[in-house]
Amino acid sequence: MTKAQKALLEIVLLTDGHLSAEEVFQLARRQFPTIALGTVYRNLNQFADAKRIRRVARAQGADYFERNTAPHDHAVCGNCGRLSDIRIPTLHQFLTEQTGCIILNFDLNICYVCPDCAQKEDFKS
Amino acid sequence: MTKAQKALLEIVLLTDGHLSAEEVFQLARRQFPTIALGTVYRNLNQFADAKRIRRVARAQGADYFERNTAPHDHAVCGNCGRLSDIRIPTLHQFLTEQTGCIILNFDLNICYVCPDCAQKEDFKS
DNA sequence: TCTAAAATAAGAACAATTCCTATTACTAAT
DNA sequence: ATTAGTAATAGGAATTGTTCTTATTTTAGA
Repeated sequence: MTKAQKALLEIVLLTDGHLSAEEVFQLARRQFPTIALGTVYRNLNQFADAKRIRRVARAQGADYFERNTAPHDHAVCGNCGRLSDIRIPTLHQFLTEQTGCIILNFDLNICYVCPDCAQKEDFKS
Repeated sequence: MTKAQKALLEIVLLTDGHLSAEEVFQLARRQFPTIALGTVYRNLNQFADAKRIRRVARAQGADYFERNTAPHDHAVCGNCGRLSDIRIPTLHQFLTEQTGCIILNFDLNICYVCPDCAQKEDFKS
């Protein structure tokens, strides 16, 4: 593993959140001013293939990379726009029961009112 | 509404499935050989805004358009690759209960073994 | 039929990502 | 240390899906 690769992996592992390839690229540039965006993609993809990080493809906008490889879903707050991890351990079983099919995997994207915003403002439930 | 617009809307409304903009474009060309892809996008987007059809954004590949505007989710078979609509009416409530949050909307993409494939082949449950 | 407004074709622009290639950096064995 | 072979890289071209721009055409209304 080269120094650049180690740096790229660390950027994701040390970040508590979701980074686009472009964001990783900007951070990596501080240490490696000549690094190319293609290098970022290539290496992040390799780390994702090796399950050391997770790449999340999105319907809108750039994919992001995150250190949390445990199965979980994502929710974006319709009010403040912040993206959070959420975990619904029983969802897989629920889907199996409801569909009566073998669920290989799934991808859920929720748009919700996050707890912070729900507290600050009044929303109809 | 122009003739081209009517034709575009009909292509989606008369199709029982999921069409990419490119597919609509190819079908529309039969009647309107000079129609442009931009025209297809512009009009399909307008129909989607007016809730006459539905546009579904996807993490991978092109978005698709469908006539079914009722809330439902999508499942792609991991075996044969076919895309189907599925409906899980209780899912919204389930997510609300599990998260304790106000769910504005959500988007679920399932990869499963479709009933046809499950019948034909042996899969571990 | 004339005119203003709306829709169009064609292609440029765009964003996100992958691919290509010549160059550079590591890695061992000498 | 030198060198040969392999892996990684920078830089940019290519790709895909989509939107935007603009000059032209179509449509609908007075």
